[in-house]
Amino acid sequence: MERTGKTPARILEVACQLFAKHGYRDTTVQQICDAAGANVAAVNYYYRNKAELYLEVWRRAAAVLDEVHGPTLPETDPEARLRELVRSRVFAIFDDGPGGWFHSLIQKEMANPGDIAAELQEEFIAPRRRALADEVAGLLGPRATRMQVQVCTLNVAGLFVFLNIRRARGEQFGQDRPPSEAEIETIARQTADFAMAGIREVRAGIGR
Amino acid sequence: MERTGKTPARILEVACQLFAKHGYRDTTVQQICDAAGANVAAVNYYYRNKAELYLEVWRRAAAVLDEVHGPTLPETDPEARLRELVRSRVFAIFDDGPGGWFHSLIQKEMANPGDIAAELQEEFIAPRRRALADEVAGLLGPRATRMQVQVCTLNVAGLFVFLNIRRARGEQFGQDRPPSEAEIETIARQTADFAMAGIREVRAGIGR
DNA sequence: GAAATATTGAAATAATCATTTGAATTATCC
DNA sequence: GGATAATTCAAATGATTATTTCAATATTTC
Repeated sequence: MERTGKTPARILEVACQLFAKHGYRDTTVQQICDAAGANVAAVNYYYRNKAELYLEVWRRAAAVLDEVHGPTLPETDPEARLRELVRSRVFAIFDDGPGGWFHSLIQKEMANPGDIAAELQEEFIAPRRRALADEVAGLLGPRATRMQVQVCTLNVAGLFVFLNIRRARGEQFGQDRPPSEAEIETIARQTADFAMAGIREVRAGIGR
Repeated sequence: MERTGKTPARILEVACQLFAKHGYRDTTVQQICDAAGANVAAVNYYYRNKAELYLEVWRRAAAVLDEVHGPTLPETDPEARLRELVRSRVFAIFDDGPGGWFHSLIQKEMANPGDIAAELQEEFIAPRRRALADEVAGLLGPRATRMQVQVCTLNVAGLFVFLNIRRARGEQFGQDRPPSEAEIETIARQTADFAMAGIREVRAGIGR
């Protein structure tokens, strides 16, 4: 029975956490309202229905995303930008704090397309993919084919998926405790190394 | 109204396709029975319930998997083995034929853990992950930490995820038609290049 | 071919959830 | 402080879907 804040705010708050943790289908409005200390009818009263609440969660995710990961990519060389991009996503995945939920949300939605309306998928997810694709395209150079860019982009995007999944399951990474800040840094660097080396190799193979 | 084969076989056949295509939750026994030309009661009659049918599908998947991808890794150098592993998975992802369903099944399950009992996740998925981890560990050499091996393994496994997802959605890869055999070969090689380069880079960074 | 058994079918039941309803309560405004 | 509007609540409704039931039909066995 959380009793801080107005009811609609509490509901949205809790909905972000639960949708991110279990996905749309596996989160009931009952659970949300219980956790928010509200009556079931409140969801419909304030948000019309479950689907609209879910969209509201996405709108908040987009806002957080813009704020946290928006314009911060350094304008230096492309490699530094990609490394920073990888690093920031890895850290976001391991973020326990109040800003840590939306990466899980995105991952859940990627895996279960259809939970969210197509136009909002277009609105929220596609721009991120395009941004990544642009970075990758820049690194592959002008002679890369569209297919090469696409596959390479998918490869880079894939690097985060299992980090996210295993993180969400609370699994450890070969240890008996959650990774420390320094270890997350190591994971981030290792993943960035992996990505950059892969891209370079693909670039080297373009002529062939 | 398929009428070839016995009812339980037809049901299992259809269940493999539908579970792989839509996942456990989004496949109804009604759909399965309709597609199999059987009565709803047949699922419960032959397989006890939906969950058991799902497990049966997994048992078949494991059998197919063992048969197709089991002992065929060449005993040559580690790099060739990993390349062959990547190649065979990429081809499996693009396989339209009757053997093409189980990769989608695995992906659906990875994304929605909980559809399948934990012990069977252990039975079916973990061995594959371990096999991949062993290959990666071999390539990283004896000085790699457990965490390095794990993260690297996740990275390699991640390479397949979006290929799988976008493939499942029927999206094209920067073209206006499905990829040809030769193009799949290109995708496979590019992905293998990416993986190997990433692993080498991580290995090179171990001393640091 | 008759009895026993297995399979199929249509309809009933049960469980889970989202959504609605309308009364009860609380807050706001004049 | 009384009228009005907003909010909360418990219970009802409706929709979906897995599961059960039991009678009808087919198959096997002797």
